Amino acid sequence: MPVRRGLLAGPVLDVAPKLLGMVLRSTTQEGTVAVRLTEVEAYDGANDPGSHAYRGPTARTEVMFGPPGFLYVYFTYGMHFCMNVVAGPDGKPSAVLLRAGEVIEGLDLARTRRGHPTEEQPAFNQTAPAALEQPHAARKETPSIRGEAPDIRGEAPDIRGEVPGGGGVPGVESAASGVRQGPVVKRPKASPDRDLARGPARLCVALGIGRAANGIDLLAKHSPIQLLPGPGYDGEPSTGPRVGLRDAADRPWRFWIPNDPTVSPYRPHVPKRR
DNA sequence: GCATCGATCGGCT
DNA sequence: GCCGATCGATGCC
Repeated sequence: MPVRRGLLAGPVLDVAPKLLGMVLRSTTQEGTVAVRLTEVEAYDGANDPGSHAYRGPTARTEVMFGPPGFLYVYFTYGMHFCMNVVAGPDGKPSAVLLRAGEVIEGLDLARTRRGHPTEEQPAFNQTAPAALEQPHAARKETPSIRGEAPDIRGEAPDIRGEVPGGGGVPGVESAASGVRQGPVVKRPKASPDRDLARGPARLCVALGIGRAANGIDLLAKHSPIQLLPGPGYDGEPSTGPRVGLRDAADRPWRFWIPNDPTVSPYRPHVPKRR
């Protein structure tokens, strides 16, 4: 059973650390992947210059202005998705960015999505990197949050949305088909399982989450993405500044499980150069 | 391990 | 037009 909505309705600085040790489980046509959350950041809406909601609602951020327990997914850097759990009472646009987790279910699928080689599917024989959501996918109007189940519609229940061009990549067999005689066949370096969901965009890839997941209710019984109590975390979380923020960079609103290897490294904001 | 850099495009000023 | 709640590759220590 998903967690109770009331658990997420409090002040975001209280809610964020509570998410540590909880489990996020995502099911698509491809299968199920679940992670135990190890690192999060709090974003306090109108009081927080670092929040996307700071300047008031827009089409992109409207989910955050609704009730807690819904998913806010955004696209950034022209290629990555990140996700937040909406927190606080209805109307207050606070949210918790999910930054990292440990894959505890669906390890093989997570590896495939992240471009890892496996026994059955060597990396050099893969189709497009686990079919990340394509930015060019036809826009769908933002789901109206309350009530209706967002977006997924009659389409394939793949949370990521369509992949234009559809199928495999031509010419992939070349590398694999070669008569391999030499002792060593070079393959892309597989990052360790530790890195599968280490970082907010990697976490989205591992769970197969893209634009179509925006506005999903994580607490609904039949939701394809659910927030579950999991083992929780009893200890005292570590805290520190949030990663990569220009504004409000000093607020120590990042929370993580101490010494957990899946927690992402801290990086300060770096101004673009030209 | 750490620093730097390019990719790539949507959202907002 | 600017720039990001990022990542992976590369080069160096």
